[in-house]
Amino acid sequence: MPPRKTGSFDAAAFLESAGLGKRIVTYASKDVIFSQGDPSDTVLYLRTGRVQISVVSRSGKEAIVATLGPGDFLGEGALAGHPVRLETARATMATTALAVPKRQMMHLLHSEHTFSDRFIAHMLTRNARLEADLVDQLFNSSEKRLARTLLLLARYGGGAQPQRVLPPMSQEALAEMVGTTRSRVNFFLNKFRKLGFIDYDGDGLTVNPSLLAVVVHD
Amino acid sequence: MPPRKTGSFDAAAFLESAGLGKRIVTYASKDVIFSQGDPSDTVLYLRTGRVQISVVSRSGKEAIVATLGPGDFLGEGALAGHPVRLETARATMATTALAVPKRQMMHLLHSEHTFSDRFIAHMLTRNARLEADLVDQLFNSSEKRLARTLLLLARYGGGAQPQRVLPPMSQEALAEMVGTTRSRVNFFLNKFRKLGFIDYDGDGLTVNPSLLAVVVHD
DNA sequence: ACGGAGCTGTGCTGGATTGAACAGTCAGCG
DNA sequence: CGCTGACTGTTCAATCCAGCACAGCTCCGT
Repeated sequence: MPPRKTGSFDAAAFLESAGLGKRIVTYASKDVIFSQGDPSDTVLYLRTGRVQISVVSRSGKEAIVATLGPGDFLGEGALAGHPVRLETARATMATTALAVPKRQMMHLLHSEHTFSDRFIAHMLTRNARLEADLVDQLFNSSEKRLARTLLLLARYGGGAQPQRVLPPMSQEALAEMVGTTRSRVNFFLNKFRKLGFIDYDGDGLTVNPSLLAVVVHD
Repeated sequence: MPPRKTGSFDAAAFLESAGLGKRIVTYASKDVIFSQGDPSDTVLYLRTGRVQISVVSRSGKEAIVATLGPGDFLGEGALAGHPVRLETARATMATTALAVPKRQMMHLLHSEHTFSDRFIAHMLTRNARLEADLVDQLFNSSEKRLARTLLLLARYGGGAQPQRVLPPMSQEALAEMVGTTRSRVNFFLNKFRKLGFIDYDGDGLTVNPSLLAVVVHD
């Protein structure tokens, strides 16, 4: 099966050794990598940092549809022939990536098996997550969705560690991930705190996974 | 760029010529292809027919998360290492497919460029659709979501034809696609009919795309 | 110290949605 | 014919939620 994100293949080193060193791009926290509507002709391969993918509706509402980290690709839509970006990508911390033009990307997918394995693994993971998010949205109330989002965020950096502190993230941003309003997020956040499911002081947020999981599973 | 679904490459013929003729599987309408929880070790490549992918929640609610047709793959989760199916796949009409074991699938992705191009194109398309569905769910009311679903269904078989009749599909099934209840679907369906956006008699449903589009776009 | 920007804590209201119930229609069938 | 099952048409009370408004708090730069 294709290697997972944590596999030993260093695609960045590979791409650089292939003479692509100049296409490294760097972004500071909050920089916009590309915006909805920009021309779409490169795929980015994330090396370090973190990136949020969001979509804005005609009515101006914004939704965060993904958070990506090292080893992920973004802007894959270019490969499908989308002439413009359908989403906006923003770095949420200092980030470096490799920009691979569409043509070259297609060539690499053919010629480098480990590279295409990684790309396919990325697509499969992203797919599974999108589907899970959609199902969550279809089935659950915003209270449960918030609980699930918190659990996923806590797991993100963690690995084995069950308890985890979150990167600073405003209630507004949480609302955009969960698909609800800030006042709702605030309400449930306080409710969870009162119940001892989370701990939550100023600039950080600690989750008690086993307790929060109860909220999610009915 | 990778060929689209409508490309000229006939992957079915290719797979058969590669000595895989015996792995053709056929299903009658309403047959279950695989169920949530089944062991997951093959990927299916759809040749003819149509398949619905659904997920059931702990509380017994069911959601239809995709409708696939010829040229699509299903059960890709096996490639990502999921030991069991996360979804249920049901044929909605007579359907034939090729069952490719995971190991062989990985081999083909390496050795056959046109084949891997098709697979990647499928994943990109599926991804874009999932993301669009998620955004739709996040932004829009169930009335707009129903309108959008009807438009997509009408476009499905159509191609150039703007007006289109739907395959028989119960209000219950529509509710599972839209993510709401049957009574809501019934309510809006009648509303659309009264307004002349759809025509709708017993065993078929005709959509007026330009009028319905007004509902979707505010 | 002052003012402002960006967050969080709260409460309220009206509209949107769910969930369940019940009657009516139609087709297939013994 | 009379029944059963699978749908659709309709209604209604209980809830959920979005949208707003407003106050308090903290970190900034001036």
